[in-house]
Amino acid sequence: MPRTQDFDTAEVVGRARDLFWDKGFEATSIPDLERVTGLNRSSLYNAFTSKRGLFDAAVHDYLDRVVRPRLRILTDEPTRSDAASRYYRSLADALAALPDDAPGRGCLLLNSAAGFAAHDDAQRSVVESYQRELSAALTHALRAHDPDASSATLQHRARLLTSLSVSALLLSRVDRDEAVAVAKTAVEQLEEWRP
Amino acid sequence: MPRTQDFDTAEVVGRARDLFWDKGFEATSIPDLERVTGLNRSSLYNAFTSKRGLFDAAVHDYLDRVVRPRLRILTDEPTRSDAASRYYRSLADALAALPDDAPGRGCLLLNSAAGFAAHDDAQRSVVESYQRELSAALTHALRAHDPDASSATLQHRARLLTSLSVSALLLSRVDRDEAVAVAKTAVEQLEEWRP
DNA sequence: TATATACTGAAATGGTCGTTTCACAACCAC
DNA sequence: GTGGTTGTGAAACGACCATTTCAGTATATA
Repeated sequence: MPRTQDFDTAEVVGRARDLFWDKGFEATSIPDLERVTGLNRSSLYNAFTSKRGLFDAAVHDYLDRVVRPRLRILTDEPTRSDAASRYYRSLADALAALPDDAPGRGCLLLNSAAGFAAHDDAQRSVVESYQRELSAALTHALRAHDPDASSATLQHRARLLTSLSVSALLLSRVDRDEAVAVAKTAVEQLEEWRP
Repeated sequence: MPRTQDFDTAEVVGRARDLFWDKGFEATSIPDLERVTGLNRSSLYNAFTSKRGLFDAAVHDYLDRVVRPRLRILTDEPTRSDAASRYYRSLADALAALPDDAPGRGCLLLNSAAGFAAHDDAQRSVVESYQRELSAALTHALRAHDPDASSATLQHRARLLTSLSVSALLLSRVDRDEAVAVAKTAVEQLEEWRP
């Protein structure tokens, strides 16, 4: 009976995600979102109920289509002993390849952590669980890297590596070369930890 | 001849700085600034010419009264061999002591890096030079910590420690306990590097 | 005390924000 | 084809934004 929606939801969310990623939640306006999605605001509100609803969809999309595919280098079974190295090499490559003013620099979730997530419980818990997921994946890969390491050692190393990841992503927004160097520092450090 | 200004500029800037620190540049409104400073907008505009002018003054104040005093643990002569450890212990203590919703969590400059600094050359270069200053101070302290380390080793370690600092500050906005743990990870790592 | 100067308060400006409204166009089932 | 339903476009909503204006007030010199 009804008329059918004539846009691809996944593509609309993806374009909105890239804009939020680049500019943050508050600095992204509805006219901006209309422009990048090609949709009128009434369609956006009809599909996502609010700007925040679209942002939440974008965050979900970011986790599914950006974060988790990257983490699979760390978690794919059987886990290679060089999984962590490969992860940081691919991160360094990705950071180096990104043009200076391209969207998709840094991390959508970390950016929100530095911004409104500190005052928004829902977003804060999304960021927390992202942090835990990254940390768990790194711990998993570190265990493959050095099966004899104690769990205290693994936790220590995971915190170090997670921090290098966080720092590289954040720095990539202002100083790409330093961000790449930080990602490579993780690779060097993994060499030192090689059993 | 003229009537004299009847507010303390340093105190006004300090209060504005704490608000920008907590909420970011864009999310802080002029009415907000009027409230925390106790000044009418005409006085603010008269003294700082624009919201951005006040923000720039706040950034300058942040560097002078927050960042550099903290860095003096690392740079004071004669440099103690445990300067870096002391820095991270004091960072961990400061993060642990801060109430959950207090202003002053995280770092004003890193927050801006995750936000508008990526699109604002002036702010970007402020963040870059902050990063360099922190990195240089850490390298200095690391040299005192291990005088025989090569400069490549020092650079590697400085990048690691800088990243732990960046990560701890950013995380402190969403997960204080994990932020404290990250700062303590730096202390542990320095133990491992003890010659 | 007179006066020039600078600070201050209140109100207004023009613009943009997120959201809502409503008429109309498009479609599927019948 | 027709009816009923839903997506879409354009316009309007009130709220808030950063900034400006301007009249009035306080003061330090002369």
